[in-house]
Amino acid sequence: MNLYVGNLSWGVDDDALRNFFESYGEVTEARVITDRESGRSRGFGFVEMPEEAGRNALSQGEGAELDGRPIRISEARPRQ
DNA sequence: GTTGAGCGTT
Repeated sequence: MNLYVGNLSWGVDDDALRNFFESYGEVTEARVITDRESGRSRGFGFVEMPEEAGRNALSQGEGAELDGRPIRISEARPRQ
């Protein structure tokens, strides 16, 4: 299951994102989208995980706090 | 040393 994660703090990176979602199950891939030039976080990311873990994260992680911010979680739209 | 809705470099 592929998840969109928004409202991230600027300080959250791939590892922080992975760590957070691992509390809901196995994380296949966790990636914070960064600006190509500046390298700074764009404040959102994507997390890939098994089906059940994903449903878990969706229901329990939505609105949960990460680095002081309530994150948004929804199923990712297919990438073009 | 800045920002605040959004759907991504393979």
